[in-house]
Amino acid sequence: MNLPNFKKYLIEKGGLSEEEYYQVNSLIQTKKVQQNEFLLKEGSICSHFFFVEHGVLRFYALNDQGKENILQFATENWILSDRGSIFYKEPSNYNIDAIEDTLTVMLDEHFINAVAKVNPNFRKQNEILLQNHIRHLYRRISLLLGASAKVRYLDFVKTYPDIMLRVPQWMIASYLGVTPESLSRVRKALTNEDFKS
Amino acid sequence: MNLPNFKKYLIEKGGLSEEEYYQVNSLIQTKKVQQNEFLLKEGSICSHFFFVEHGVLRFYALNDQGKENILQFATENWILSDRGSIFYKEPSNYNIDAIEDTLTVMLDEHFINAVAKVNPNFRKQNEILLQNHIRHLYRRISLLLGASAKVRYLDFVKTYPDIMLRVPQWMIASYLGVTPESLSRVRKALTNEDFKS
DNA sequence: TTCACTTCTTATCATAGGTCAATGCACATC
DNA sequence: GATGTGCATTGACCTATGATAAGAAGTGAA
Repeated sequence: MNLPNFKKYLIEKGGLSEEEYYQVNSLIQTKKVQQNEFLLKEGSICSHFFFVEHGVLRFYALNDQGKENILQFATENWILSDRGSIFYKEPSNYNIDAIEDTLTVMLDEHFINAVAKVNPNFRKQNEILLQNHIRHLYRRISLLLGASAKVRYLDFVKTYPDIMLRVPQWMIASYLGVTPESLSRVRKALTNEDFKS
Repeated sequence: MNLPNFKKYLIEKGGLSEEEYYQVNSLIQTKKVQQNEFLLKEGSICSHFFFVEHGVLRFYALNDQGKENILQFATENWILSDRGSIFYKEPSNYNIDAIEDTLTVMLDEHFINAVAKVNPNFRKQNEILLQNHIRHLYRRISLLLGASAKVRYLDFVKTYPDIMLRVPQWMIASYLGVTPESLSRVRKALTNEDFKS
């Protein structure tokens, strides 16, 4: 299977050489999902990290009233999973499904150990990626604590211009923590501002 | 210096034996801060992780209007830092100061490497802690996206009963993303509910 | 074509939570 | 005892955003 993005990830971010990549190549497991298909459903135990080779995934929770709260989108080169569920073998509270037809690489403890054996630097590189992820989550929390819907939307557009174009607006509203109607209003107000200036 | 909590952390969470602990003991650096003193100021580069031996710290950002958004409290056994600033050597956007007089252990790359050398398991244990931290952040985002001030407050009380008793109410309001006035109202409504039932 | 379905928008009304100002309390300092 | 400072509460008012309902535009299937 041809996985240019995943190969690039292991080589550039994971620090593997081309030869080292081919050493672990045979262990790679992939999974295809079509639009609206699930990779993880609430209540089941999450067994893998999913690396997105191509496509778009979403990671979301359902609150008491059944409303979806989108916690994360994942496009090419992102890794998504319910880490708590993996590490503590607990049923997940989250769902992962596909917004576009998507090809993922399934990573588990076994594969990660195999890669780390081939190149011990891999684990450390991965830790840096984790730290960076935490940093992004803090930034998001900071915006949710203190910024208006308008500011959060502008930040989203600036940070993820690519995602903007690939997911419906009501999902972006969910990611931002507002209703689709409010987001529509925010956008209207912004276009009016643009005309004035 | 007597550091029972840090010792326990390295042995229980880090997987070190007692002897291994004494091997790295001499490398430990500590820092004391009094109430309202800073460990990290916006604009400076964060050089360490801070393990709280005893006391309470807060980690916060200032938004455009100068309002504080508290991202994290840290009591005994927590580790706090601006990970982005450490790893990318960039000036931080965050502040860390002490809510009580606090004794911290300063961890840097050098110390972590030393511990990992003594016990290779340490890095892996730490990664699990990181994954767990990410999980908590997702939970917090989920609440910020979908839950009312009341629900967020009740969740906080349940999750951090100890912190409740040690930090002023206006800081909890900031952590929850509401004004002190609103939190006061939420609390009043809750006591009324209690009387009725 | 027509129908069903989804997404986005618009309008109206309702409300949680923000803003501002005043008060009361606990504590410290003089 | 008098005074000042920080925090929590309360009240009156305001605003951003939610809720509900309806319509417009696009898309795909029958």
